[in-house]
Amino acid sequence: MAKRSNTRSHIVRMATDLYVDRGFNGFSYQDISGPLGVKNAAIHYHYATKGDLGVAIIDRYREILRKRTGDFMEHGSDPVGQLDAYLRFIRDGYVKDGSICPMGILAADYHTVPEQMRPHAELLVHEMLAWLTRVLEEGRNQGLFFFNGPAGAKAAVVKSCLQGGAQLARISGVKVLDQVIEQVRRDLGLG
Amino acid sequence: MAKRSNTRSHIVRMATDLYVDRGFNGFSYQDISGPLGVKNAAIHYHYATKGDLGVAIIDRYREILRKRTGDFMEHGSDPVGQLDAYLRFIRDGYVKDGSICPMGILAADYHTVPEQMRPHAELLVHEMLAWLTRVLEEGRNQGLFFFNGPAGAKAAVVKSCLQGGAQLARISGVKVLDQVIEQVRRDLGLG
DNA sequence: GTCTATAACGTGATAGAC
DNA sequence: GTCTATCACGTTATAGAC
Repeated sequence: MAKRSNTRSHIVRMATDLYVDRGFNGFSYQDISGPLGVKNAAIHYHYATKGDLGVAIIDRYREILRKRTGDFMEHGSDPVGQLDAYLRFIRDGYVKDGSICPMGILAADYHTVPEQMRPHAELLVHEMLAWLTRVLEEGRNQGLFFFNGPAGAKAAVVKSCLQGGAQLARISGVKVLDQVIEQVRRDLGLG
Repeated sequence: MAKRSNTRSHIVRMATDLYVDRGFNGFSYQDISGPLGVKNAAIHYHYATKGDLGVAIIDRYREILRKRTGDFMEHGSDPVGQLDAYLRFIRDGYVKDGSICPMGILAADYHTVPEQMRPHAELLVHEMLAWLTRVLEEGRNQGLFFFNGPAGAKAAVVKSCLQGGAQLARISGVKVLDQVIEQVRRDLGLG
């Protein structure tokens, strides 16, 4: 893996933080170039359009997801442990930085973001749901989770819950997210 | 109820549609003034700042919510019927206009929207969850719904599910929303 | 290959005409 | 009371210097 320019990686990292904090239309090139100590147009060299930058942001999330789900599986391939690690990941991100799921933000901005971002967004959602489906399926087969219906549908429910729960927390406080997390576990037959 | 200026009510209506379609930072005064056939600054007369307009948008959603939940209760005070009417409302809105829940959009933009909007947003969330909590509680008491834990937590889960589900649908298609709706009903013990 | 100077335009907002 | 002409600034993007 060749080491790309330092500025370039700084740009994506900052853009990712700005994006999750303010939405795709809520930050500008200035928010990146200023703190980075370069001119506005330096960003354009590395990412010609904001759409290109948006694609990089989404792909970065896909990589983070791949890495995190890999870690979850390493630290305990037990499905309950993997689910709880995911729930903790969501809650910790919210408490630490006010982070909410990037897919929800993307959905809110979806009709305004450059079209080139959409296939990448679709992949991000697909990969997320595929992982969660597998965890739930295995957990049910092992008698750890209890739910009716297809694992894919339950995965969509769990994902939607966490995504929506963190959003409501931004407006109403963290308590509602904790309620959601506890109820999700309860609805899976976990203590 | 005094009849306000025609322009004024047109503005809020258009702003509401634009907001749910593109997010708070995704539309501008021009998007309203142009189609309305007035100048940009005419909007500023009726709503001095974009924050004032934002407050009007949220309050309009609060009124819509009051009206819809009122209708739900009229057409059949049966809790199952009320829940299904709500689920249909969400799905129809998405299929017809690509609408998603305004609270999720607000959450995505939350760190950039004018502060005056926040208390109104908090009320909107509170009123929504209060209604849903009551429906679920009554349904459980009547032996129609089956779930463990506090009704308030289950209401937060159901609300989060629908909110997140419609968002995922924008990215991945309506099928995922249908999966979520079916699974929510299943998780409540409904056919 | 990397970045700066500058452009062309859209933004929310003010002052003042009718 | 309602709206128009205009502003100061922020926006993404291009052309060209080093």
